[in-house]
Amino acid sequence: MDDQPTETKKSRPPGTSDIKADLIAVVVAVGDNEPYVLTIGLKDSLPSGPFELDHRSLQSGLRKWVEEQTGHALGYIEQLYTFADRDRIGNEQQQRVISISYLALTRKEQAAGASNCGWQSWYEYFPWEDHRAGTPRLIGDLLRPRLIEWAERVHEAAIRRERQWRAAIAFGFEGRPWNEELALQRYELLYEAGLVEEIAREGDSNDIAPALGRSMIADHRRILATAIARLRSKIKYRPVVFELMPPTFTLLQLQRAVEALAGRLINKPNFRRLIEQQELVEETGETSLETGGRPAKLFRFRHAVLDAAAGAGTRLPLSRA
Amino acid sequence: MDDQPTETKKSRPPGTSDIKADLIAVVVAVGDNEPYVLTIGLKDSLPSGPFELDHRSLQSGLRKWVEEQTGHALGYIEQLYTFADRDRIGNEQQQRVISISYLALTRKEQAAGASNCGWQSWYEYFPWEDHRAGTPRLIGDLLRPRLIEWAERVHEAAIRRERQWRAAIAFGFEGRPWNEELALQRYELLYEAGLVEEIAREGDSNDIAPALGRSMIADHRRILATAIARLRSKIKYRPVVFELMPPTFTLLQLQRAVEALAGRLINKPNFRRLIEQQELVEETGETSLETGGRPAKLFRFRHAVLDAAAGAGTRLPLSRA
DNA sequence: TCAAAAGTGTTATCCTTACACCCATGT
DNA sequence: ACATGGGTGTAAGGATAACACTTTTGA
Repeated sequence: MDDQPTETKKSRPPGTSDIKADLIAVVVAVGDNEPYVLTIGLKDSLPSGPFELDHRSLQSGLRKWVEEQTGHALGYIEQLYTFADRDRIGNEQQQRVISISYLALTRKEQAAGASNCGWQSWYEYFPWEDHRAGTPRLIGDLLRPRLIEWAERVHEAAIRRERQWRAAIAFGFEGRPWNEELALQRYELLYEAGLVEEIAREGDSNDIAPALGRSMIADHRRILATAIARLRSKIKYRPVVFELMPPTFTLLQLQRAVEALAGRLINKPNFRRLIEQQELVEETGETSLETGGRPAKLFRFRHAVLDAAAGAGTRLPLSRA
Repeated sequence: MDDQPTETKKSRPPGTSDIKADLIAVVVAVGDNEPYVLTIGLKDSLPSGPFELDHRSLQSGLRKWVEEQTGHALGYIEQLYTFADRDRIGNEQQQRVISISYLALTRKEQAAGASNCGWQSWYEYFPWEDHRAGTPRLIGDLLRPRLIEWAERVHEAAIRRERQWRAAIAFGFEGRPWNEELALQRYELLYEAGLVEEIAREGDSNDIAPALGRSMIADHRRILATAIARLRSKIKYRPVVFELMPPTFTLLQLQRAVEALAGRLINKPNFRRLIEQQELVEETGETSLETGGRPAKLFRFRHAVLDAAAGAGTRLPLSRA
């Protein structure tokens, strides 16, 4: 941009700008009623790589890294957040790293290339986020007492109440409803309370607190939490689920996909009505004869609505089951 | 696009990472029923500066630059978007610049320090965005015919229809409703149609198409459009307007502020009800005796709701007048 | 007395939610 | 027959939008 609105900057010697930009991808897919994220390496980490001169854009740089590291070609991509860390361990000099994170949606079927990568369920990293079979035991048995203890630990009444308040909002204590979109706040709360520990670099094994979910390298788990929160929020007003579906699918398959992402069950009749009433899908004319029950009509996404959806708020329902 | 696989990167000599990061701020305030943006320099540009080693974080770097260039201390800050340009004019070598843009909300009263900065109304840059006095003439007289012409210019029927479709959605042609949140799409459409021209660097005067709004340097006007769209969307579900209000205010002042941002009028009784019912404000007990009419009760924002609002969707209404 | 702004109340409508129920197929 | 999933209908409740109306001040 015009780099020197003030005159001081001009005097810096060229090439001294010690900044690196890292591109980090949260690649999401759905299969077997589970939401998956693409990881690489033995230690869990997200696909990532530096932004370089010959990348045409941030997005194309990201695509290139992911393709190279995992063999996956990405479709839908959306920027998540950009942040800077003072010094990442492993940098000799104090070099600044800017991390630009992205959410990508894909289908699991795409040929998985490299051997050192694989799909992991979200809920291995965030076991407290899956409420499809009711509130997980973990929350009442472990998180709640530990969070209460964390709140009690402080002496000032105001801060104590503020901690209790935040925990109640985030986890739905004291009769509050569970809100699946608060995934990031929950992770941050647990982090602040010292209940989740991340592996700093390489080396440490992962058995610090296995009940509290698997760790990831550096801040990757936080980025994943950001992605989950964003996606859970987005599926309610933009038809992005279809990026995760095969070309044709039954309405129940679609519903299960949304439920997997949201981590909660939704009401079948209402779901179908809203999908069809918004004309998001059209029948293929064929039926699927899978496991048990009456054959289901197969549907296909109507790509035409994407144009319309760009304007109006096309929404997916999440009414309680 | 095609560059080397993973291992080659390691051999790059240190200090060669030719990347600069720029922080750009869209600082917004409201006064006299007008939404304002803070600009610097003779040519219109947004406050900005490079991210440097001694900045504690991206946000603190941004604060520092804005304070230095304009004398304004920022309160509420929110990240907008990060993007990269191949080569910006003014860079001798092909240096990569990453721009990280932010939206900041403040009160106009804060002492304006530097002399080369000032507040400009949004609508000088986007005259088609202000619908408070009805749909601007500009749209029907100039934009619509030019956009139709732009659509007709192309031969393939499919693309022609797609252009007409996009224009209709964005600007509310063919009986469609006006959607104030589509500010960015509208700007991009006009840009694509060649109806808005930006000043590349310095030098060119601004009278290319004065009816189509003032230009800004580089892509700053696009960033401003992004900020407007984001803010117009956000005021509907988060109580951010209060960041722009003085400590105490009347309900009509509050409504006028929202109207200024949204660029359209809203219904008074409904507005008041929603505000009070959500307990966003409390009476100070005093009244204001300003211009004409019955004295109005003064209110103050209840900061307590910010905690609650972090969870639930506290919303501001935008019902049609 | 009139204009201008502050306020209050009521009603129609739509959307969401919840729930009840029937249909078609394989074992 | 019955389990499993597919599929339809309807009624209650809440939120929104639209509009009508009264009150209080200054000129």
